[in-house]
This record gives sequence, C-alpha cells and structure tokens, in this order.
Amino acid sequence: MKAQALHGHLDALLLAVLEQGELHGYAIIEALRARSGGALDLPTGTIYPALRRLERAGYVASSWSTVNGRERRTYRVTEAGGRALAGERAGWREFSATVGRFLGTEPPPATPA
Amino acid sequence: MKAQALHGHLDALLLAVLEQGELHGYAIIEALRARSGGALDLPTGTIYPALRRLERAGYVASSWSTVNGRERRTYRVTEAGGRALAGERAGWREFSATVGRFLGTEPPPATPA
DNA sequence: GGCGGACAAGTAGCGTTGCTACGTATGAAG
DNA sequence: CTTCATACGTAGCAACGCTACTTGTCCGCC
Repeated sequence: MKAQALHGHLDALLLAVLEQGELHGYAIIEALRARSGGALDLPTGTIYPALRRLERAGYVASSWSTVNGRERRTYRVTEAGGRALAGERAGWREFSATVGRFLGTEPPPATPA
Repeated sequence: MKAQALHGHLDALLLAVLEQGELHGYAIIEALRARSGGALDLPTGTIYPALRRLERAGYVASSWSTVNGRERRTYRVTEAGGRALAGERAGWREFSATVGRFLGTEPPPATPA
C-alpha cells in the first residue's frame, strides 16, 4: 500500500495511536506498522515533522528522557488532542462513508440505466 | 465536510462517476453533489484540472459537442481507466480498512453472510 | 579494534494535489 | 439591461507527506 494516500489523516492516526498510551517517535512507527499488519511503514521523515506539528498545535505534549544513553522524546495526547481526535474520528466516518458510496466497497452495481 | 481531505482519491471518484455513464464537467460536479447528498461540492477549479490530468493519463477520453450554443466537453472512461478504477477501488478498500482500524470506524458494510 | 545494524532523533528540499480567485461566454429570466 | 445558471478554463498558492541525508549511542560479530 502506497502510504502517500494518508493525506490529511496522518495526524488523526498519530493521535489514535498515542491515545492508547504514550510512546516515543520510533515506537510510534513500530506501533503503526504492527497494528496495521505491515501496511503502514512510515519513514521517520514523515512522523517526526508530524509530531512537531501536533505539538505546536497543542494536541500532544512531549518529555525527554534518557534510556541507555539514548535520548527519547515521549509524546502523550493532551485534552485538546483528545477533542481533536474525536472530531477527526467523526470526520473520518463521514469521509469514508462519502467516498465509499462512490468507490463502493462492493462490486459495481448493475446500474439499471 | 471539508472537501480538501479528498487528497489522492479525487481521480478515483471521477472515474467512478463516469463509469456509470459519460458526462461533461459541469454535470460531473452536480452528479457528485447529488450522489453524496451535498457533502461533495467541488469547485470547477478542482475538477477541470483533474479531468485533464486523467485525460493526459489516458484514463478518460473526451469529445466536444455544442448544446444550445454552449460548448460541452463530454468525458468517458477508457479501458485503461476502467482498470485504474479497479485498482483504485482495491486501494481504497485497503486504505479505509487500515485507517479504520485506528480511527475505530468498523469494517465496511460489505459483511455478507 | 573495527564494522555494521538496530535504535533514536532530526532537517532540507521536492513533487503532488486540491483550493481560491479570476476570466470568458451564452441563454433564460426578471 | 442586469442577473443567474450553464459551461469551460487558467494561474498561483498552501498543505502534506516523501526521499535523502545527518548525527549519535549501543550491541553483536569478525
């Protein structure tokens, strides 16, 4: 699956993953890959900027820690982030319903002309 | 619904609409609006360039006609476009299933037997 | 000791995509 | 005559994610 189709939904995805528990960037990538069955394998150049975007927006907060000499920035969802996620979920539902109506997850209708 | 979230799926949408019968640009906009219950109200500046993109790619073909002194460019899906649409449909299914797993939208309604 | 690979974070630059705003023209309605 | 619906189109912009690259530590292997 070409991941570039994520357009506009990446933020929601990140919030959704972080909703289940705080994680650091690298772990988020692995969580996405694991939970999607390998379909989502995002490069660091995609998620780090996205995370900073979310932090700038106030949807996540981060804290540094050092584990075995390796610096880690751990992110967690803020209250505003939680609200945003709820909105994103609603938006996704509407979006997928709308697009799904056209791309019909099912075989092409007989189209009685 | 903010339509800008369409990112990457517009082409598939256009092909899907045209699959049911050839239409001209303006009619496509109306068809999208009608079939989506008003959720999709795309500006001409969005679909005309998209249509030309599709034509350049060989997924649709167009022909001019004049109706009541008004020029019309009518589009229809080509064979390559049909194949592309099939691929887009498969892609959409995978994409929506993947994102849905995170955003909690349950599996697509296609749950037969 | 040296080397590569996993872990961990980050930036710079690019291409694609859809949107806003604008421009042109005809026919019908008021 | 003006306005609205029909009908086509372009130019410029902003957002988003991707590719490619950089820095640094720790661990296992030769």
